[in-house]
Amino acid sequence: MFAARGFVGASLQDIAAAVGIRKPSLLYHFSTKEELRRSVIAQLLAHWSNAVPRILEAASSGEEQFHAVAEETLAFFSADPDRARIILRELLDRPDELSSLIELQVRPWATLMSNYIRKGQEQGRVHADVDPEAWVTAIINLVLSSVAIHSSLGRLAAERPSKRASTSTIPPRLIAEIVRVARSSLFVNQQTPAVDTSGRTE
Amino acid sequence: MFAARGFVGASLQDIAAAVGIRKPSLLYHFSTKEELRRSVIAQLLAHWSNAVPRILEAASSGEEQFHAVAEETLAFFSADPDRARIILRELLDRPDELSSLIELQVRPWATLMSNYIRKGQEQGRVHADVDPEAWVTAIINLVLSSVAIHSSLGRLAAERPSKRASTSTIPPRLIAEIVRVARSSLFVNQQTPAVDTSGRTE
DNA sequence: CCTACCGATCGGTAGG
DNA sequence: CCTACCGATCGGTAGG
Repeated sequence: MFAARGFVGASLQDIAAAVGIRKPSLLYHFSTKEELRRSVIAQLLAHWSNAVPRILEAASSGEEQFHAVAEETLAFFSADPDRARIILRELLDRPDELSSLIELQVRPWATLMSNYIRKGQEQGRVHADVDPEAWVTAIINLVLSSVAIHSSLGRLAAERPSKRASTSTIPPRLIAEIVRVARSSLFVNQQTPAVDTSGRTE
Repeated sequence: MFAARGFVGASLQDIAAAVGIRKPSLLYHFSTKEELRRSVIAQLLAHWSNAVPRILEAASSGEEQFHAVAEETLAFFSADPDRARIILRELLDRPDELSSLIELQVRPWATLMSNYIRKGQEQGRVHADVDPEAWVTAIINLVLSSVAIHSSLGRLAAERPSKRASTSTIPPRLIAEIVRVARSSLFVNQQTPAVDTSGRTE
């Protein structure tokens, strides 16, 4: 409900009703609305930023790493677009507080990825004019917003113009292009287009 | 105030105070809060989507067009990041209503751009595997979110870690990388790196 | 453009 | 986990 209506827009009344209890009962589990918020986003950021370093370790080659992180991250957010929406809303609502969380939870693996990119540049596999930190930031932005608002903006790339905005999953066509943009803006020579493009219509 | 706190988060009381009048006086100009919202976003979308076709006409060559649209769009949103924030919030808050507005205001020039891209593909200047509509959607997502949340996420690419999140303008380093990602994911051969990169630090 | 005021809903508490 | 209730604030109106 935070994802759909925002923090102030989602009342404790509504949230409690959705869980099947009354408002005071909800406030027994989370003594304040603010605490409920913290619980939600802490869980979210933790899940996300614990997954990334694990993937980075698992994969070996540069291209393989890119691939694994791209797949895993997009899978994580595609599985539930509300995850991206909540993060995006928090980023908009409380930039200062989120800055701290980003430093703690995101910065470490963002730096890790940046270093891999620099190594790739030395080896000539990655475009020399890539700005590693800025690239990582841009791609996070791209993935987050694409998943979060695909039901409205994403319909620009929809085959059949359905009247209702599908709130469900992001179309494979958009995912494929996001991965392509990320890869082609990074690597000098595109090797195997190993990412799943089965959903592509064109 | 809609940009900073969201529609429900920004009270008519606060808005009126910011303008220097009382709440009922504000409701004289906009008979309802909903009408104030419509007025704000209609003005915003109109400005943006009137500018794009004009630029597309003005520039002639493909590379020149890309360049002009990129510069103009980034300039428009960089001049006031709140513009991007409001649009992003509306996209999150009311996807269905925004879908209609997008069809009317954005679809026309998005199609225009997509056709230019297809022409570029026939001429071999644009990567063959670009999905035109999906690419336009992705880049809009990239620009909107990058400008909107640069004060929090964007600090991943900040040189000196200032404690406060600067709410002002987006750092040139991020802008340069956004333009580079957009261009290198589109064109086969990067010609003149004509976009301003004077602010780049590395 | 103002003062005064409305019912509704908000987050949260008392007390069981 | 509930009923009952609190003060504060919300969008909006009456009337000038």
